Amino acid sequence: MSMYTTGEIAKLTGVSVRTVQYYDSRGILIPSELSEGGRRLYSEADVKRMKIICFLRDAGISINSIGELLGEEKPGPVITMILDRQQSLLNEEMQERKEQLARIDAIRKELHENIDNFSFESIGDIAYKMENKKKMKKIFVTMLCIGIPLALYQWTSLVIWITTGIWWPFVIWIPVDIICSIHTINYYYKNVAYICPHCHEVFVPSKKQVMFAKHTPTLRRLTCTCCGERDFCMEIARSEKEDTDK
Amino acid sequence: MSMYTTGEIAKLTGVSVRTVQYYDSRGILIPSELSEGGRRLYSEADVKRMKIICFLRDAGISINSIGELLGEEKPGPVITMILDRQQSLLNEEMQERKEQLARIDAIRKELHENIDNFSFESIGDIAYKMENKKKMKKIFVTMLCIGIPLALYQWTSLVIWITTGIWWPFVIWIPVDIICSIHTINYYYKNVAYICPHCHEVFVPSKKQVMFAKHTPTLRRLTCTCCGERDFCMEIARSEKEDTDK
DNA sequence: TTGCTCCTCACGTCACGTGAGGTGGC
DNA sequence: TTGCTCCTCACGTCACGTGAGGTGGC
Repeated sequence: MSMYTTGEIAKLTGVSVRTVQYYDSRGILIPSELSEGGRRLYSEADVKRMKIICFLRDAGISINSIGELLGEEKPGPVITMILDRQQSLLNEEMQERKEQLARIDAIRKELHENIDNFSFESIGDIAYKMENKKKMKKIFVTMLCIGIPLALYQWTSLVIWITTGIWWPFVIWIPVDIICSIHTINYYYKNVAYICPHCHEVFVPSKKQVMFAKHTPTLRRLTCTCCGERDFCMEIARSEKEDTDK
Repeated sequence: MSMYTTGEIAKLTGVSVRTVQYYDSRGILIPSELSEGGRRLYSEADVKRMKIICFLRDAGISINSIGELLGEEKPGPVITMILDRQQSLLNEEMQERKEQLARIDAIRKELHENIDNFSFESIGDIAYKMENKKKMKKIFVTMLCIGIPLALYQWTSLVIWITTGIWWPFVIWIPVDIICSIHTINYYYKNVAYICPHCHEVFVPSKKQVMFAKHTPTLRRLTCTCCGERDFCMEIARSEKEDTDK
């Protein structure tokens, strides 16, 4: 029966000699024989086992898990659990890399836009903007989740009124709708603040001003409570700091 | 001037106290003051610096690189290099996770198909099949890279002949085409082997048999050189072992 | 005085890589 | 005898986490 040395099994399975020794020390691939001089000798079955180990390792499964797996005589349930865990781990890691790439793109964009006077503070600004974008997205998603069902009900009941003459679903909805709208506007107002382009301070204007000011999706024409200037101010998510400032 | 303790700057930037201490020991965020009792005291500027460090860290950039970056007075060229490196690293890691997920799916599929008698050997088989699939893909890609230009030239010259009457581009191409085809067939023959469904041995049939046998994209009707049975055999990529067996 | 926070070692993580210094086997 | 392979320590990697044992500051 032909036996393989450490170097031979390493070459056969595409790993380093050190890796073979390490798997012995970790107890997941113990050589089936030792020579008189104390050298590891691996059988054909050991080579197969090694290939299985390498495949699992190349799926990102840890040596500990591989050890558990190879220890079972009925691998079914354990392997299912390990695969589930590994899959969700890998998906999380993919998501993480995606976000990291987004950050890198953001820095690169900033670097490209003002190539001459790029400084570390710019990175701080990027971090702030990205964080803010995330929070604003959350606020808008919350508002849409409330607003869309409301609007749907309103239109449906209106269509029912027009087509069938049944008027009461629309009419009894009116006060409910008004109350919900007021709450939504309040929610929105309580979660935003503005940056004055003149004094760079973050401020919270009065609710009346916010509601009736001229605006674009991200800018609103307001009077700064800090310097008194009136201009288009960038809308940002309100942090705890501005809340307590009030 | 208000100063922050270790715990305060940690809370402000969402990291652990230990991390703040570690960044001091690594020299990327040294507190601007120390109290008489030896406690770290951080300024407002330190907080900003910490936020920048956290942003870069969350882009997956190493502490060493961040240190290099913050040490430069003109960050432009260094940051470009680091971002490039980090981006390609992240892309590689994404690719790696994708392949790992493919391996997990392959095991799961096998597990699902024969849920009762799943064993570790099955994993070895999967590894073998996946490796084989990769190699076969490579062989087919190589063949297409040669075949498509050849076919394109042939058709173009034929169309030229028919439409303009210029016959020589087509005719002088014939011997070249024949030589290339023979080489392609030889390449294909030299890179495949077959598994007999009866004795499970890998064998290399004669070239004549391969060329004229009935076949599907992955199966070919051949006589096993080992047990003599004639049946549809699975086509696989030939390894060095079968080469030397010859 | 009592909690709470902070301090500095120092070990552990994970899967090996990389020497050092010594030996087996052709 | 000479290369080559293999052996066992033992340290290093990376960004911290987790105690242990002691102290500052309200």
